[in-house]
Amino acid sequence: MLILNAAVTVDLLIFTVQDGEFRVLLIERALDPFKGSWALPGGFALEDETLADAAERELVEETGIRQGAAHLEQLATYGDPGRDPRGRVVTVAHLALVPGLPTPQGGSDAKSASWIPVGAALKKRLAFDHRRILGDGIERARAKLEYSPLAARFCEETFTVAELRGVYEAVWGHELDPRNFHRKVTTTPDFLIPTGGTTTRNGGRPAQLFRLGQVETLHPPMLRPE
Amino acid sequence: MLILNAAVTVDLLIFTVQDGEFRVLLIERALDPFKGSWALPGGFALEDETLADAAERELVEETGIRQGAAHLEQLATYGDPGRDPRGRVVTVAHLALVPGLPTPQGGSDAKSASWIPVGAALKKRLAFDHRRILGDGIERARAKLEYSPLAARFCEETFTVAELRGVYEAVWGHELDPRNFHRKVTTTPDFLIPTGGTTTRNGGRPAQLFRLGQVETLHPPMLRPE
DNA sequence: TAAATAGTGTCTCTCAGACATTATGAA
DNA sequence: TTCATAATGTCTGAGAGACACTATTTA
Repeated sequence: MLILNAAVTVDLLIFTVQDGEFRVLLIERALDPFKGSWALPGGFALEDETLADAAERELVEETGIRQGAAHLEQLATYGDPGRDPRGRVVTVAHLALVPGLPTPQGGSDAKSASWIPVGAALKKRLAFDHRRILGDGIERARAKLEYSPLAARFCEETFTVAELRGVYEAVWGHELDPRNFHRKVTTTPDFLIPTGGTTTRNGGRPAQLFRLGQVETLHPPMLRPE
Repeated sequence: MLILNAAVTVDLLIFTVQDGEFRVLLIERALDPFKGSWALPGGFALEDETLADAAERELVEETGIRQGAAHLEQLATYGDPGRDPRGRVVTVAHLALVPGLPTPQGGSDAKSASWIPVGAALKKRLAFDHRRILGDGIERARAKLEYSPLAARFCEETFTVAELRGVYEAVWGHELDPRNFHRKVTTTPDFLIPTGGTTTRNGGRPAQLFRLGQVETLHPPMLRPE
């Protein structure tokens, strides 16, 4: 006989880069416990759903983003006995990277949602152990930009080298040399694919537009300054 | 009201390097489901225990290793609805790295345990989704040796450069150039601390003994061949 | 002595950091 | 023309791969 000993939930760290800032989607809780506090969006895993499916469902509910448009991966699982006053709740935290302003936001229920810069989010009083989860997620996201092409998931379908650089600078909180950055990303095989088009949306000389190539891992990695 | 919707367990990937081979501890299941199949050691998380504590408890039960002597970290969580025929079982897999031959093995219960080379383990019919978990754990362990000093956790308290190289070769399944390896590990700051002692336990010229330094991350990382 | 393993040195190539210069659009 | 941004080029130093050589033990 199987004894159900926990409630399993899925929480989401939905990150974006907007106005040059690395931001996370937080909701204001409408219900107890932690009513009125900021928290990560999330919910219970349904009976016939994988953890990844539950995370994807929450992501769509929360952002309205279309299936598969965002990067979604499991981050870690948090299950300390005292983390939820209601009892043993084990939450599987997921990381989502979405392009800037996917849709204004607003969950299906009455709670309000906001894109908060991660530095400010860490200073808020967050519900449950969400501050710890957020800290872990920020570090994971920063690390992933080093060896994966995921920075492009913060951009639109096509983007310029400078826009991609802006993502790295926002997430890492560091200025990068535009010339070295350009050389690095354009010489890494299969990272960026030129579309042939150009844009002047950022002013100045027209910039080439790229789309994300099919690399999985960057060899050698991008290097975080410092 | 809180609805308990799952059984939460902790499974362990206990890795070691023994006789120059990268091995994992598997047990032969004495009970259904999957009676007679090989499986990862694990068990239910107790009511007042963190996930890390549950993993540590299982590790001690399984290997008899003393608290804190091994490296233990969370790997990932597996919760597909059909993964356990008994119902919704969500398992939080953990990775443990222990020195060769920690103690012969033998769990507290009657099931037999063996150190199986990872290649052979992947070819066995494993219970549940343990083959997938094992694959993920092997990749995590291989990746971690690149940027962390964890290879030393497979060695005794003090070890030689050649012994450390043997760990990398076993885990990565690749020969490494002894001279370049020596230069790399001895010039990475705070990686290896000379004890002053030497040993001839591997024959030939006496080799310096080192203990693990206090680095957390290797900059630049060790590079996996290929 | 030879065999075995440990440890040092050298050369080359890749690549990151620093920074100058040229290119191409809009106001 | 001026300004803003994009793109290319050059120099240097750190460090990895390849491989020759020297050192210190046991048999």
